[in-house]
Amino acid sequence: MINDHKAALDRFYGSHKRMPTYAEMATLFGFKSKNAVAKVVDKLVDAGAVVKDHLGRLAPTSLFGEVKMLGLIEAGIPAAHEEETLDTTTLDEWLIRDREASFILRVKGDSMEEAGIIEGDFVLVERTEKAKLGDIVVAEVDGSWTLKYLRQNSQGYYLEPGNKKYRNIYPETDMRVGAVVRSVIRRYGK
Amino acid sequence: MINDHKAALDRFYGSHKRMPTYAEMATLFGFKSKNAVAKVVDKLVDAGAVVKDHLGRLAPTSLFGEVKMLGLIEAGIPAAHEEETLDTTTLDEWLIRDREASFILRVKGDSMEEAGIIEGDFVLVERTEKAKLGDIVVAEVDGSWTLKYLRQNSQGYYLEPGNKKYRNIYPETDMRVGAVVRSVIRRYGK
DNA sequence: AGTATAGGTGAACGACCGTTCACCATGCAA
DNA sequence: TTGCATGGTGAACGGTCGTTCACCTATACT
Repeated sequence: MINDHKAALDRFYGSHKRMPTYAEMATLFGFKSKNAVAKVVDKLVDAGAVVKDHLGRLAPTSLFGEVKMLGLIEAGIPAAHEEETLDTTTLDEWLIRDREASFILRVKGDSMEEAGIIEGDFVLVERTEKAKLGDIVVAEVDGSWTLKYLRQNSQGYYLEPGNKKYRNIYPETDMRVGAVVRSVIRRYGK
Repeated sequence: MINDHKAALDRFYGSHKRMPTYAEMATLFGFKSKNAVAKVVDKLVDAGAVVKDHLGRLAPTSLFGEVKMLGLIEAGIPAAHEEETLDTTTLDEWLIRDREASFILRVKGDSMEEAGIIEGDFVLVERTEKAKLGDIVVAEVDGSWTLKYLRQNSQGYYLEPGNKKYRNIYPETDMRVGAVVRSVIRRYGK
């Protein structure tokens, strides 16, 4: 019942990137009076489905547009009705530290296979100067870009692939670290 | 200059989940008059940084809260000033089909190693009845949950691990597919 | 039957919204 | 030096906001 209303708000927020006004909600819920909306909103606030600003305006709570975080695989999937008390987050907040500096690249080749990064995977990278040793970096060596571990020896920095089939890369002229890999994302299906 | 304003709006939207009012923007930008704000907003609209609703209200454009999608690794990282014409998306929109049915689980063990899913990875799963053969599923077999390929032979469904160290699992009593893996997500660093 | 109660309508309210106007200050170009 | 964009202030405007009031049903409970 009230879940329908919450779902409607969720959909509206998803497509408009803001909460509807009371007048819009009246249309949305099929009411002719804003008062009917106000009563529904009160219930939604009580239920914690939405919150109100310092001045009246609605804002989605953490329940909106978020994904539930569970424990280990072994714990399994909860039944639909026992989904209380789950931690939730948006993927963006969870994965992205510095939005302006972040990019997604698609991985080609098998040179990082043993690190669990395979052809077709996406990597979320962050353009930064502060790559640490051992990080997986997107680097430009002698004119072309690759994805490798950043290592260092007495000669200086070099790149190590995550696949024994390939050799380490010692830069001939110069090497530039463009970005550090923060996450790997693999999509299945379509 | 105007990028500062855009960034301020981005921050506000990120924390409040809505666009600020003109009065709030005046404070935000350090103006004393809403008119100064209106002029800035006009420029932002012209620049495509925000859009206006059917009635005045601001909404973030696709440029807000999104991540740039690039091509293959080999293409490398673009310089900061040549970031035009990139496809962008939010991770949530990109990865999540059915939000209500989606969960994130943490992977334990190495039984899907050859599928590029290693211990500590997260899987974004979707609770569904329509698992297809070959999908990686979260299934309950004889009381405990595992992550495996869904297969079928003349005896019926069974599970196949993505690691030759382990054997196929033929359910003794019953097997229940709880969810299908839609994405794998691996995070580096803290 | 009588009567709370929940859920809806319709109209009115003050407050604040986004917009606009007149005006002022600065800096650059003619 | 004059002229004129540019970028700001402050005040005013109608419109819509969220809220509230009185009132009208149904349904459920004595």
